[in-house]
Amino acid sequence: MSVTLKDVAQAARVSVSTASRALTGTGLTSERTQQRLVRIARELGYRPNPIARGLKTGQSRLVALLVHNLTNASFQVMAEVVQARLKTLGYQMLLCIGGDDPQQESDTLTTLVDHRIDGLIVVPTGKNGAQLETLSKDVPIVCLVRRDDATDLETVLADDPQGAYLGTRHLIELGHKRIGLIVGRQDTTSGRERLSGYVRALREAGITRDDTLIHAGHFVPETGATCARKLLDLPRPPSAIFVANHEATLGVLRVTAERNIVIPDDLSLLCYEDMPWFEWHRPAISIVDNGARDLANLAVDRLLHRMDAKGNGNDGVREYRVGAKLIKRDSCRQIDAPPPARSGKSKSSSSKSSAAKSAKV
Amino acid sequence: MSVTLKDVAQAARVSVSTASRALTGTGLTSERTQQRLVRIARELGYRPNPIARGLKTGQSRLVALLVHNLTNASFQVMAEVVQARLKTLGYQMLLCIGGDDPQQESDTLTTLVDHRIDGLIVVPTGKNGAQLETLSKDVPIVCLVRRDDATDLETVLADDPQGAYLGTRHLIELGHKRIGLIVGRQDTTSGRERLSGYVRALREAGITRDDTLIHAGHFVPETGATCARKLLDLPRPPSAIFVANHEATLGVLRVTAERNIVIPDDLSLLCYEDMPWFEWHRPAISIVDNGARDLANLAVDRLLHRMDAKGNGNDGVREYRVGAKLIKRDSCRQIDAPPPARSGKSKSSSSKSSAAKSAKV
DNA sequence: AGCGTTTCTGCAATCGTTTGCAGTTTATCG
DNA sequence: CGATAAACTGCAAACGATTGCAGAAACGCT
Repeated sequence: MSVTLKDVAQAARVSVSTASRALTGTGLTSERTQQRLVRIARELGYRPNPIARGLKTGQSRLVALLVHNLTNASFQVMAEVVQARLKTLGYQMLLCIGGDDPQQESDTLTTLVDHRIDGLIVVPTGKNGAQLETLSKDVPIVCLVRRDDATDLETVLADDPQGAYLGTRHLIELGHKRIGLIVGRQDTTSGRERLSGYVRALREAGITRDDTLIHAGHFVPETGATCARKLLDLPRPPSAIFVANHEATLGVLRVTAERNIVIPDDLSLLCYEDMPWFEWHRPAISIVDNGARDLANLAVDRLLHRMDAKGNGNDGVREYRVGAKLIKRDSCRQIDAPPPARSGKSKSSSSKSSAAKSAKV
Repeated sequence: MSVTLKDVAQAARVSVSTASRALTGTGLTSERTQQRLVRIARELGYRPNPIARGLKTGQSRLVALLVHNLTNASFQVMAEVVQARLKTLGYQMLLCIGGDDPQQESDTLTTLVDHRIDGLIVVPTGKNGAQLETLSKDVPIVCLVRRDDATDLETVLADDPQGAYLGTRHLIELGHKRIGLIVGRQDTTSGRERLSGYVRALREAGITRDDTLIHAGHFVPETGATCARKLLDLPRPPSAIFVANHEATLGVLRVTAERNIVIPDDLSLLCYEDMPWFEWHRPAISIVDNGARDLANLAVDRLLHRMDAKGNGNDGVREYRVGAKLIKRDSCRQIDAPPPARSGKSKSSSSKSSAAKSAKV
């Protein structure tokens, strides 16, 4: 069907081995035959068969990325970054979706190594440490975003303690004293670390921690809604909510919408991780950016390093941190300022309607 | 490193061929040895090497999905659906991102067939018809969402004429007479078809088509912004905009926000294809749902059918259509109703603020 | 028991590459 | 020119599975 090395060799009247050496450029052939073979191969449209090559070399030119889903904007950009980087190096990306489910993760991992992937970037569930550890003997692995505590695999993490600290401090600087926190499960690194950053900022500002303001939960929008309700039903509800669990954001917004709570007038809202629409939402939503793009790039760097180093790319470093940064938009307001007059509407919405009128002609 | 068939055969004191036959279940071995081998293989933790197998059989158990990006919500759910379906059948999905760029598409296609993928679902750019046609001789291909007019490949399409018709009719029924349309490039099927559905609805309602209300452009948010400005700057701007180009939505929203245009009071907005946040946006955005999930499922069905049929899965059908449906939310208003009083604010926002007050306590 | 079937098993070739080894050519230099 | 080293080339064996073919074993039947 397709042109094989043998065809090329025959056309050039040399042996298959010579052809192989010439085309892979191992430098063991004379300049002349080398060039001749390259030319002939091109003319014939020869493309090496990665499967056959893989069988011999044990490599597949396939690198897998295993994430939880594609709904999460961070995972999207990571996937795009990883794919783009790998492509330029002649690798294909095998994108797998594990759904944050240990069983699925485990299954996927085994089929991946069956396929003799050359490398793996994984956002671990944290429940398959032993398996990961074993696999890492066969194939370079880099963990991304989450640490699997049962392993000492190289891991590229967002600086969640810092990010949560930054976000909380921002709210405190705006005058907020009661800050609700909705955070991820406490059996994940990010969940714990974001909580700790929040606590540190509070402590630093001399605000005593109030556990009724802190809610941890699963990574689904429903959690956000439930937590938001609990927070808002408090006898003394918070003046700001820090949604440090990306998936919960939609749930929180639903609840504020249901209750006709105006952001930021009635409640300041700060979220973690960007979504493309946050910028267009009204009010535009302020966030702590975890640096997804940087994380992905670094993970690829580290993986490539390990793949080159053939097993001992161990530089001693176990953990890389990518800095978070605060992006201020319009969903957090200064609390010291007098609340907007109830009757006259807030500044933004009144200007809104007048401008709208003119736009209508 | 890992357990090979030879190891199993040795352990069972049979030849490799017997072992192979027993484990692949070709039925040419005695019941007893078969079971014995299966047991031994399990004990040894034997996992067949897909690469070696692939070399011999020409199959890879890899199916590729080539989409333009992962930002588009439709592509996300398609990727998730395809991945999930394939996994249960023992295939791995190779997700590729072509960026709607013919060059990238072409490159990706060649490396994919190099890897001897068993099947391909592709959202074609429309510029590589010849190549696709050629490849389809080697590997089953199903086109998704877009048709490549240069081929007669089996194609699974959204029913765009119907979707656009439905959406436009909805706006007409609400009393809109001047309906702006922002639609995709006219060299794509969906671009043309959505335009035609819009036109049909107009004609059916006896509204004469006004070409100043129709804008076609590339699939990026900037296009949406540009088109929205042009529409709103018209001497007689439209009372509703139908954004039939998914990527343009954010741009349109930006412009309405910039100009403080209140939706739906000042302008009704109807979009094409859902995004998870449309439901939470205020106002919640009404859409025409193209049925991404169904599309993906059907594409997988057709692909599997072709893969089974080994080359002649040609049932004569070239084109499958998946129905669109209208999802009404809050971004389109009845135009016959008197516009809300300018001073007193709209119903929704006044109730909003009072409820907010009580929520604050 | 003898013969023909049927059922099972093993040998060996094959898929398309890479690569160690040995053999052959070419270059180098006295 | 001839010896020696250097550079190149080809043979053949891998890699780990599948599969056609032929031989061996088991079975049924007269």
